Amino acid sequence: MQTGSRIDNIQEFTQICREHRLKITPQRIAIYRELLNSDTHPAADTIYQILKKEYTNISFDTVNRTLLTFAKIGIVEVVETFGGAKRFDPNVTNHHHIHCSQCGKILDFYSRAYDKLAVPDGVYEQFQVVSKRVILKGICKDCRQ
Amino acid sequence: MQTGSRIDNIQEFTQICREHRLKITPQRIAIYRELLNSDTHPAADTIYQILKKEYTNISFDTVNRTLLTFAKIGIVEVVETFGGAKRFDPNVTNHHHIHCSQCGKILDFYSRAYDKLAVPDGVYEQFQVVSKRVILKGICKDCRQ
DNA sequence: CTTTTTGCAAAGCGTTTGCATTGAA
DNA sequence: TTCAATGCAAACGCTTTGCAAAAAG
Repeated sequence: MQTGSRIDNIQEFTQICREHRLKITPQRIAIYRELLNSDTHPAADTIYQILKKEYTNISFDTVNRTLLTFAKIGIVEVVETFGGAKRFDPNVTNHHHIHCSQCGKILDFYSRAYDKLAVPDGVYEQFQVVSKRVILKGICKDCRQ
Repeated sequence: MQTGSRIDNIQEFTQICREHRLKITPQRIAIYRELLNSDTHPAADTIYQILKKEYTNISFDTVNRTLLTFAKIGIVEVVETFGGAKRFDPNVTNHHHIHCSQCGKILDFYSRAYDKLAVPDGVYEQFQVVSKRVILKGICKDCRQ
């Protein structure tokens, strides 16, 4: 099942970068900070659009490659989507997702009952299960007006 | 929650096409048949590669557009992925998915316990929930050798 | 016959790669 | 000073669109 805890501050972030021998660049800090500031699991381009206002020189590639690097070292997760661009989540603790089918936003929610679900026997025989998540789909408050 | 039942045969399929005023073409029948034959939730291109051996003239576009049409009328579902091409599922009954992180195969499984899960209160207030599914990730038997 | 569907080609996104330049350590 | 990271450009893969020809009803 999912392990590890959410990194809430930039100090912890730089510490983890050092452990993985990743250089700490202003871009990496800014990208990680934007990820923490958002709660809708942004795509690379969403983060790029925000950051290029502040850092006129930043490139989409850096944002995208950095997010993939973060995923590789386990501080962000690529979340499930139904087509379209990859979406990223800085929350690597045990949690679940709800997708709005209208506006595409993805929100986290928590449920002890969901966390406690056992993996069915038939699955255990076929798969070595690594993670478990409940995905809800629906229409959010904003989209219902 | 999910409703509707799996369409097991081509007769039912043609009936539903008629109800939606979709013309019944050899391509549509072949595409739907291939979807039923597969249990790994193929991408459009996977189905295209299979069908072009049999129907030398079929185009990728037809396969792709047809799958999207099927999704629109509700006889197939676009399933969750973690990047890459859309994957399609002809099983629109209540079920759950397990993904192999190595080979990318997606398999259905069933669990009464999972089906019975209630939507948490906090979510009900924010979302009108339409569907609910448990997503497991792991390594399948084949990939473990 | 009418209208939808098909196949093809081109365009549109999102992602990935190679490479010279820049910057962190 | 060294080596990783960045920015840029080009390539690649998946998806979508417009349109003339073909096929279904």
